[in-house]
Amino acid sequence: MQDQAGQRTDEREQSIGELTRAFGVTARTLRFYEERGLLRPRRAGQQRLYDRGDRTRLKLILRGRRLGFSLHEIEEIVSLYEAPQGEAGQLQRLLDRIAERRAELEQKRRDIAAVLGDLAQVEAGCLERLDELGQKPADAKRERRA
Amino acid sequence: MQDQAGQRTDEREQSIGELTRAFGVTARTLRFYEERGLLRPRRAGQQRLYDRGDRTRLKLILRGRRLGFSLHEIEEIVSLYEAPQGEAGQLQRLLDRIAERRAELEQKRRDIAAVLGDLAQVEAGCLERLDELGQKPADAKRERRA
DNA sequence: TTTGCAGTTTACGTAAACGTAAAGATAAGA
DNA sequence: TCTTATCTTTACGTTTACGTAAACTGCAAA
Repeated sequence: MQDQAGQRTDEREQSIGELTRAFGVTARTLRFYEERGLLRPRRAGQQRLYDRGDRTRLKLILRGRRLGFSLHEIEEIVSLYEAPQGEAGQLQRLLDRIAERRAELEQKRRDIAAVLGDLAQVEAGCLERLDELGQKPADAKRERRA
Repeated sequence: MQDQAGQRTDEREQSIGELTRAFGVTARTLRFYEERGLLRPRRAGQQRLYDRGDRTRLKLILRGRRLGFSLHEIEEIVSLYEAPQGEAGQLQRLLDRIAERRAELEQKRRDIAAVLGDLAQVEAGCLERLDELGQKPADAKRERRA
């Protein structure tokens, strides 16, 4: 697939505006992330140009954000990905930090399972009640005509 | 199991201090949640007394907090659990809101899976590198002597 | 040439979620 | 009775993660 510049989108550098539309964030947010050191787009004069690597980092950042990590934590997590290839002690500390993050994520996973379970219960109650009322639920999952 | 008052802990009412220790939150936080309408402990004079129901609600709140929901969202989610037993239209809207929340939670779940996968890769790289260095990793998961 | 859009920096504003300090009430133990 | 601990309310402060406005630049179409 080619874009208007004759290049594959994922290889082309993009302006800040394109990124805002692609990721649903504001330019302020992107500049703020840069200020915080989370992004380092190339510059063409004044203008920022985001390459594939920048977009990947942004994806990671937004992922962390959806999970409720602070930008500081996100910075730490993303920094794990760019391991400095250190010596044994460094690597060991890196492994420890990975273990910590993993523990947090697994806690979140348990929390999600619990909430999903609760919601399923409430939903079951609803459906039962609707059934008693002789109504058919317009479940978003089933087909629905306009 | 009986506590000092001769009652099972989960049936006894607890002071704010006990709750802070039990849940690892500050009294300020509990009062703030009350101010926001998320908790409604009984009063004995001035003092707050939290019963089993209050503790359950608090558990739900903290669960939502760990998942990165705002207090406003948490309020909405928790309110789903106390369904007002409404008529069909109400129930239908409730089902819709449940579906929305479920979608969010499933997104979070995908995000967690992705980050866990990334971490596993980084970890594998670390272990490999440590192996090259002829070191045995002190993995937190294995036994470890003092 | 002017208009207008997309970008830039600088800087103050804001909402959320508490922290923290002050000042007082109350109840239990020495 | 005095002290100490735990609780209360009131109120201002703080951090995070941006929002928003002002003022400027560069380019492209009309």
